[in-house]
Amino acid sequence: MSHEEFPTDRPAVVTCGLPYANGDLHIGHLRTYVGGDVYARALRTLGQETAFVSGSDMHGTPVAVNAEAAGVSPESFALDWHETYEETFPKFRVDFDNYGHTHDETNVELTTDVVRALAENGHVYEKEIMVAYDPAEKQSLPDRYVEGTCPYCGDRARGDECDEGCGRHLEPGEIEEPRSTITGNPAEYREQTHKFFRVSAFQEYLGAFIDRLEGTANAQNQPREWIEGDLRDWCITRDMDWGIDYPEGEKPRSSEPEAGEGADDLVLYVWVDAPIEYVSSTKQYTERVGADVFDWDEAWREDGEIVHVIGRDIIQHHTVFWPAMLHGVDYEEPRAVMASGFITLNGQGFSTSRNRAVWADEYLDEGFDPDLLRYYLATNGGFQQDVDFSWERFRERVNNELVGTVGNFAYRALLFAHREFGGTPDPEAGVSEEVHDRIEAAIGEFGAAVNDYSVRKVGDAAVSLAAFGNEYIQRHEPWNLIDDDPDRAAQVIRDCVQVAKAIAVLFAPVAPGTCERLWSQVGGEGSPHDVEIEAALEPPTADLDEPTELYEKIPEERVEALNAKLEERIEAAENGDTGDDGNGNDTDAADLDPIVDDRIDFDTFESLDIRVGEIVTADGIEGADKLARLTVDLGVEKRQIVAGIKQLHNLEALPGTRVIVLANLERAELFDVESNGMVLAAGEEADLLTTLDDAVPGERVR
RNA sequence: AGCGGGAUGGGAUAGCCAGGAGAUUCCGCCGGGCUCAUAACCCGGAGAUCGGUGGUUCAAAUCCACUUCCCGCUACCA
Repeated sequence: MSHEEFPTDRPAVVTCGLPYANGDLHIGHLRTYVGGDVYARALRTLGQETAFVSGSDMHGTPVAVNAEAAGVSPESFALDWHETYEETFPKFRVDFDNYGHTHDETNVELTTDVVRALAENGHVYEKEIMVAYDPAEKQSLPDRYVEGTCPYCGDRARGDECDEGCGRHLEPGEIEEPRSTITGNPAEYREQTHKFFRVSAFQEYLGAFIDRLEGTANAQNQPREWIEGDLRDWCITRDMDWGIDYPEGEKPRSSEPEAGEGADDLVLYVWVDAPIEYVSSTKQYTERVGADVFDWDEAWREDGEIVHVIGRDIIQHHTVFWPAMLHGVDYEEPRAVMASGFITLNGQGFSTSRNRAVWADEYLDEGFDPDLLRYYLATNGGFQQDVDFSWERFRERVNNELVGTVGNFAYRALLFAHREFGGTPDPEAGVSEEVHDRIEAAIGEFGAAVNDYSVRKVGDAAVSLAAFGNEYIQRHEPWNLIDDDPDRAAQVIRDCVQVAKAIAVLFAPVAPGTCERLWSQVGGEGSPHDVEIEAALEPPTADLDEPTELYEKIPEERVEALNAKLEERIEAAENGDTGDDGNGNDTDAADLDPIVDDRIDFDTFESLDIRVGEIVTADGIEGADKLARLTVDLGVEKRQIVAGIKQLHNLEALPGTRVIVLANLERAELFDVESNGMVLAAGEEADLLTTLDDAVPGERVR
């Protein structure tokens, strides 16, 4: 940890995790982008030369799959989203110096160069592996697009892990009875040669790197598990069409001769070209403004200060895989990784597919100033903390802190100055020592916040300065002094205008729009983003126009209306999950598995002995997270059945509930508890099946 | 299961890395003041043995050990 404090005389690059070109943005995403934007602006205010870049992540299987479903090419599908993002960010005043995408020429070239260099440096090798393949669709099934049965515990397993059963890591080819999660088709295994990045060789380097890494605690600590444990080499190629080609004259060929349709082309795994977009985007910035303004080559290959702002779900990529890649081609390593927490709604995560979210567009359509949301997202809780979003809290913070503290102070001070003095009284006379010291203290807090990677503290520095301003003006009561002691009144008002000017500078990273207005109200030229932090103490202009109010209060009725909308949505989303009343079917059709093609004959159906049962007792199984032990009355006998519903249902309320039971399922033992049958339930939330009328326990279902 | 993050007055949040007077800020509650300002602002008050237990120390919210409970991650959801 021997990094020099910001500002340094090196070029800094602040990046934001690439949004995946596959869906709308919601305020959870925005938290990361606003955080990055605030941080980049704050660095600049400190005088740090900074480039703020990002781009859209265009590749990967989900894009390819969804594009096909939409009947368009992956490129135009992804480009559509890319354009949406490109338009959306500026609406929130998230102003990237460059916003590219991973499929543009710069990135394709640079990625090719980097991978080639990695290979030349001996960090890449070939290996034959088994990959799942869907013969009906003539499509490879990488990663999570295959599911089947775990060979160890017999439970359902997805991708390379038995995620529901024993949790064991599975090598490619190990999953039994593989099926495509896209089509449900049975899959088969084929042998293929793939490229691997020798991450394991970087273990020692990464161990030292993680000790140097700054940023949020989660980003510094979580990767230790991987780095200090067994580092697996990464398979960096995928057998599909959409992506950046693996850069070699002779590409590894699929061993399947009749694969056809170009399926033998290997492309790079998205996580290879995605982070390289950070570099490419910086390069495009340099190409646009010239290396004398910002030199991408110096920043990335000599002595840049690289700060990655990401969601905490991609910490591994940015602290293990990516630094290893950079080191493998002699690029600069990241100085810091800031990993944001997630935002929840009523305590539950956002779910894009279920429309359980507050969308970016939706917020704008409500007519709110983006600065309000920026302030909320930047200062509500620590950056790495998960926070719950509520309109009520939004209103509270806006009304009390933005309107009451910041806006009110600026308005009352400037209005008074304008009315009584036509602006700043005798600006060159200077501010009082107390105010000078207080502003310096705020500047100090601001700098400390940046070095602490805390966007919340950046915002707090300005807001607490405004609180001081309110207290100061109140303490000196210039409205009483104005007649008796006009000189004293002038001093107080001069002080207050100075504080307002300092707020315009210090608060600009968080609230860029309103601070531009405040800046011009105190007579500033241009924008507060173009000045450095010292401007906070430079005397304001003498002549000031009548100020306008910076923020508007949000009335309570507004919150009620917003909540009503949100509640409605959440309710619909939850009903979509549990189907309690059978009409809340809001689940996105694209989310559902298609009907399995394989038909069974009637005899096969007849062999299932499905019965009506009634739950007699329900208890959680000690030591198991999800399992509950049920006693179910099947009329002819009572059965003990284990079901994975512990967290999803209130067990105490279950006795008396009628359920549908598959009675002739083979016995199984889960957590040392015998399960004799299976209680049927629908969906991820285990919505229990029951009967509409009063069928008697023991009756057969047919 | 392993790992990461968290638990602080009624609610929400800071402080913890660099231990130190009866713990921050916002909301809510009680009382007072002021009126330049957006029914705002200012002052004062009640209210927390900082999840629990044990340890280190002259001193622990802070460091250590154990423990309980939340949230999340475990390689394509920010």
